[in-house]
Amino acid sequence: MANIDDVARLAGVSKGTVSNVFTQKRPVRREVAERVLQVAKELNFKPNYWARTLSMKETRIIGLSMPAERAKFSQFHMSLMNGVLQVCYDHGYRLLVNTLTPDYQGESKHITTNPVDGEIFLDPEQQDTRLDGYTDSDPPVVVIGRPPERYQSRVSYVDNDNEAMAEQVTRYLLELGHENILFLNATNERTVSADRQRGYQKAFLQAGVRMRPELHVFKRLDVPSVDYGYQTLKDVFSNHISFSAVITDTDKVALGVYRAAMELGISIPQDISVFAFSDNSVFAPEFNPPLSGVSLNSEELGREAAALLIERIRDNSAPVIHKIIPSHLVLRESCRPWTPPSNT
Amino acid sequence: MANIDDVARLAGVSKGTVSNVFTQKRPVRREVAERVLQVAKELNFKPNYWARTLSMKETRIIGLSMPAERAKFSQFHMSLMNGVLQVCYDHGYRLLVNTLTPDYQGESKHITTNPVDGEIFLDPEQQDTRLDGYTDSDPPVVVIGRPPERYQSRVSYVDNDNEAMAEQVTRYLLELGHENILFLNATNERTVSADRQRGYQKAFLQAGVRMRPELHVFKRLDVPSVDYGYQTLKDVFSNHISFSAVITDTDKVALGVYRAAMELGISIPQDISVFAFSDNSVFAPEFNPPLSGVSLNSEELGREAAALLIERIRDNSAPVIHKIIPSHLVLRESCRPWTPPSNT
DNA sequence: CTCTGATATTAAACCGGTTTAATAAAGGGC
DNA sequence: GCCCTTTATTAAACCGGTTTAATATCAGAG
Repeated sequence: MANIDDVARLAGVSKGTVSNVFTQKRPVRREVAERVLQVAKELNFKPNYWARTLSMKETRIIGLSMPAERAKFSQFHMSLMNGVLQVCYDHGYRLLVNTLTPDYQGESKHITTNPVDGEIFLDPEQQDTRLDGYTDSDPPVVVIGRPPERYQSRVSYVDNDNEAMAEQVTRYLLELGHENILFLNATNERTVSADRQRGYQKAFLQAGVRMRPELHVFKRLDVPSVDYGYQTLKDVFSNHISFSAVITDTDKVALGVYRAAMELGISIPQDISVFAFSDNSVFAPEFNPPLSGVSLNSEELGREAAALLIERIRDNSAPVIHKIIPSHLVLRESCRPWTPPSNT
Repeated sequence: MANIDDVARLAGVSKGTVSNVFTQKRPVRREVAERVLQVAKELNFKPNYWARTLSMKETRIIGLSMPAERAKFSQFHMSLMNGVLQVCYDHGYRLLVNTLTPDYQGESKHITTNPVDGEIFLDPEQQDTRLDGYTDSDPPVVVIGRPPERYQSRVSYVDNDNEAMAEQVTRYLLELGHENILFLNATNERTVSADRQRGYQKAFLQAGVRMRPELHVFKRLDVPSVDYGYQTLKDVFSNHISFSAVITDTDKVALGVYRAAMELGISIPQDISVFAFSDNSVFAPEFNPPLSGVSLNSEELGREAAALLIERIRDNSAPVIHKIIPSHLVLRESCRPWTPPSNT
């Protein structure tokens, strides 16, 4: 493809002028500009993105990164992404999804600077290494979710108040009279799990009800969400651990619970109540019975994160901000007041 | 940040050697390499991505583009993306999601070369302009879905056989005795809509049943999927247009149909049968009644597209390929043989 | 008519790597 | 000990833009 020198030569101007015609950073005589544009069109010339980036030190690209192990985007992620993309679009940024592992990126053959102006981190984990060695001279980062404490003073994040939310949900069930509440939490690694666990415990403490530790379970990374709900319910049941309510991490986990319950002859909500930390408002109402859950405003999370990041890219001295996006309970028909078991 | 010259100077070697230590394209004495690496670590040096890209003419980035108007990713897109990402990951590519409009990218201030090694196009439309002026010297493109005929000789694509699928579904319903089959198709612009419409018509033709044109409807871009199903069903009903089966574009549209039917006192599948072109196998079984649909293998579509593209990036003379990913019907409980209306 | 300031243009430096072609050093065969 | 390879290293050219600093042009003021 033609380069800027070719255009300059044919248009009889210097490359600096050609550059000015395209970047519009300096005035160029109308007739000269038209001649340049004309030649550029004939040669099918476009300024090279990477050459421009190299000299401007700006890529107009925002990164999106997942923790190493996780390969797949969930509905929740997609919702976040839609929010992020909306803001990117408004500000002329592209979005670079990076799922390469630290291992890969650590091989000397592949070590490079990060090709973005800033980055959004998804699903922070307690032992997350992505922020190790992060300094103010690196491209700015915004986390969606709560990063580990050790990074919080240095990095902005956007999150729901998961602890309060879990507390609220648990209290709701406790007030319905449930005392044995099975909590199918997300994976142990994620900070969100710790937050929700804390809220769950807090509600028990405040209600003066004894919390049974065996009723709190973490998801394993290698089992699909639906299976997690299904299998855990069956396991708990066959171990004769009694419970009258279940809180699940996502609606898919709740789905597994529904299916297991159906097979076990347990009916929802007569025998057990089910509640899901799920933002999926499209299908949840179609569950049988309609699933109670929360509204996380995931798209708003994404939008806010992107906005914060772009702000920070513009002005690297912008303050570190921790923004909480409001969430609220959406009660449908999967929870009922506790009643003593009908048969022995 | 330190650059390659700094490292070279402190390590007492030339920049070419430093380059060789990192790229590993030429042998370097072990002790020299170690010294360079040591200095690099002290200075926190990493080769600059853009500079490397500029001189290597390779970005290791794959683009993903949506048609201009559409801003949001659906579940189907996400599934595709997961497939694409999987292959990207295997081959060390990042994925650049580009939702900027041709307008934006056409402003002379923003005109640049495309910063990717190759690109995947989603949701091709009949009047799609993205491929205008595409030549072999541009980064290769693979389309997911069927591009307009005029491009097919030049560009590879991966698709389901939507025409055959639609025909098969329609025939299935015709064989159940349904003759008035409402088809809530996708938007008129998309090529997939045309393909499915053709299959739909073909089935009628072959069965010797008259097709009523008013039973074929296109979605409007500005109405959400659920509303589309809901509102169309209500409209058709209030216009006293009779029908006994509905084929919908997605499961969300089917959801709208379910809700409208419920409100209208029409029961599924007793009064009407419903079938959805939906790949969503997670929630469809939870519909009441469980929704019959198709399996599109969307992740496979994504994987195959990415594989084809990377192949083409490696070898620009690789042939243009049109790959059909198999799909099949998944029958659940939302369709029944036709019975004459119970009441007049 | 000269000077001043604003506007337009350019040559050269720069961004930070990779690659080429030349050269030096090290080893092997005879 | 000499010649021939092979292996390592380097200086310089190159990738394709933007930006700086110097210069040319032109209009208006005095």
